[in-house]
Amino acid sequence: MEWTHVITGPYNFNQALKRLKIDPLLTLNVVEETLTLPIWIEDNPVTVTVKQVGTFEEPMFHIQVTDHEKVTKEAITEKLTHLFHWDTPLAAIADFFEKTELAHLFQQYRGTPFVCDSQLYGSLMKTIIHQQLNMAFAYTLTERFVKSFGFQHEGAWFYPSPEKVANLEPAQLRELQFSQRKAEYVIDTSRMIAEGDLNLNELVQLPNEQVIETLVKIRGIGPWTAENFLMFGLGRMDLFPIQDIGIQNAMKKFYDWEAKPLHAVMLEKSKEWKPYRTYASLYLWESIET
DNA sequence: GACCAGGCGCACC
DNA sequence: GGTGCGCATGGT
Repeated sequence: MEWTHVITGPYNFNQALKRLKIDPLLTLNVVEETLTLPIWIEDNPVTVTVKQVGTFEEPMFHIQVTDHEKVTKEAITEKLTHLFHWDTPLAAIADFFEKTELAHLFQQYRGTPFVCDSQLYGSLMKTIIHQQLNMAFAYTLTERFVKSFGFQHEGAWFYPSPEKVANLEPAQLRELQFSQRKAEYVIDTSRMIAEGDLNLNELVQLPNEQVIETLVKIRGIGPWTAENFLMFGLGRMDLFPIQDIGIQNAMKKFYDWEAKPLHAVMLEKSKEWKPYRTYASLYLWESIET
């Protein structure tokens, strides 16, 4: 089935795609402005292709999915609306930042949406895998993980189930060049999910502080991972991960500082960006893309 | 070859 | 409750 979905502009789909392009697991075409995504509707893996057919000011999307008896257009549109921030008032956010020190960035990247990870469990695994590594190698490791243990469905790569990962041995991840510790974090966290000791879908209901409190109790998940999961997994709007080396470097560059900022300085500066600190984070990250 | 990457836990104090 | 260190490997 296929249909068209219209949203309120501005919306810079192309800028979002440029960012997603570094993920080797995604199928996308920046010129054609198409993206094929693995998503879950209830317990059904669904591959959906989204193509931008409108403009920056009047955005419109052509959505295509193979017919599925258990999946409705409405459910998919709702999911995509969440993932792509289609209902986020990007013009109002740009106006909000107009009176802040980041005004210049929000003019430069006006209309650029924050795009979430399309799989909740996958988002947590990806974030653990990405800890401390440079982006290129982090994506390589994640790609090996998904292509070794996940599955391909109608051209999109889906993460394996937590149950499957729970039954892996660390040695199987070491072969992919995971560190021993990272292998344990991924497997042990998956085991908690598989055994019902951690329910990611229940976290959707909780406020940020309780999600962080829950997640950081788990060995291998610290503040950076919890905050990134809140942003990329749950799509929360007001996170500013001060441990993030990318944000530290971006602030150093933006403010023309000699060295990376202290955490206290980052907290002080970010106060005026509430309640949209996720967008401040995104646009700072954008500002150091090469 | 050193040093840093979209951190974290653990061993020490 | 703070500080130092190891982790695997790629990029600079």
